[in-house]
Amino acid sequence: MRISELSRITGLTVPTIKYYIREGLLPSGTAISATQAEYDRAHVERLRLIRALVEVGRLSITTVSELLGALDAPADDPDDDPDERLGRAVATTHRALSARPVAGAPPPERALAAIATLGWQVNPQSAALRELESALAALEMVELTPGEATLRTYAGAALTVAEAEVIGLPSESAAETLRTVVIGTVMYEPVLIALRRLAQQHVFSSRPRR
Amino acid sequence: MRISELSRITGLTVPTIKYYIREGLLPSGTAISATQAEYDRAHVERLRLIRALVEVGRLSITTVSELLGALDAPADDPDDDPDERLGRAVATTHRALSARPVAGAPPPERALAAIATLGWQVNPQSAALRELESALAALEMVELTPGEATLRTYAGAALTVAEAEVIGLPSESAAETLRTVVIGTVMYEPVLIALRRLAQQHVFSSRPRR
DNA sequence: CCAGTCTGGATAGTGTTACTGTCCAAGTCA
DNA sequence: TGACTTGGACAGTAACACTATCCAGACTGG
Repeated sequence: MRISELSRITGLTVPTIKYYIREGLLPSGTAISATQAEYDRAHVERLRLIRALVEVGRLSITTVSELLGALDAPADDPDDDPDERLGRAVATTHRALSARPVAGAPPPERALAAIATLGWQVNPQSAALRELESALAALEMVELTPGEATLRTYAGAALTVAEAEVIGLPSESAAETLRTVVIGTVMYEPVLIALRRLAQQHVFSSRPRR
Repeated sequence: MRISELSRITGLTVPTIKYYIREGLLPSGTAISATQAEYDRAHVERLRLIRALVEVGRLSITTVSELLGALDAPADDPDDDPDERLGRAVATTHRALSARPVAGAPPPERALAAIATLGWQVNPQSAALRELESALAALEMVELTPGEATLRTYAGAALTVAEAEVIGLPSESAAETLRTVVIGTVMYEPVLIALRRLAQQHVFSSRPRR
């Protein structure tokens, strides 16, 4: 198919598609002449993925580019442990999703303390740890610091969800697993957030009146 | 204190503070002369809150303005049920946090079906419901639709968290409760997200190797 | 065969957001 | 008195995500 049909199918304008190609989010079509290129199903799916990450995952074009880059990177080191590669992909994903670190930021003390209490094993350089730290610091600022019980409840809920995700992982191919982990990490966050908000509504509406 | 000291204490530049005053996020100081105004502790706390909402909650200035407006609104109707007022505040918060609705959006069928399965009571007009719908629609697009079991796990985790939040609510004053609910809704989301990512790391790192 | 449409590639322009900079006359402090 | 600060007004900026325009070279329908 030509670019105009790609545009029609996906609902994106031709200039937008060209823009994504320029930014490296979408591979260019296979050139069949100096001014003609052919696009296929893979392009359609890629564009759907991009829109899902941008609209639902609220990622910037740059972030999407990084993420897709990590997914496209071939398994160039054959004797590289697949589990380790997965771990690295998760770390990259978390880094891409997090605000970029501030230069003179203090060590994530509150977050490390919380994780230590939970007995979790995480990389102390993790971007997620920095995110937790700044969230806890901000809560402290506005005097809404969570108590240990609250933190445990949140952590328990997070762990339940993370375990479910790992159990449901496809295992046919390493590439498929990788895709599911990376895209799943991004796209299930809005689901969790929306469900939390709905649960909040449910709890409030079914709460006994005084 | 004068504006320069407010700037020094909060670490925000004077022009930024002026900008927040212009945008209605921060009340102006009490004028003590034509070119002099006095600021106090309340201004410092308000600025900390604004920065927390912007940096950690990732809210736009407009959204922060809406949220603060909802908090500042006095209890103008005395025979208005406090629980109902709380419910409305939650709805407003969810609306402020969500992407503004698209005009020709389809009804949230998937989301309503999911909520029905769970037996939750939520407002069918809810912004959170629309958010869930678009997240589920996007997951369908990239062929990562959650199974019923997965959805239940996520919903269970969300409910646990929501219940803990309601239990931990302060009850001294209606205004204090309102503040905690609105700010808590916004600021605990990043905590939950960060914990989910850390739990993911923990689960991956402590997973048995094949 | 040829007028009209479409193509890829290049480059410039737009609207929004969140500030940032500059200017001013009126005040304050040393 | 004179350097500095203030509130208020307004213009400018940087980043982002497109959007528009231009071009010469295909391709297509009559």
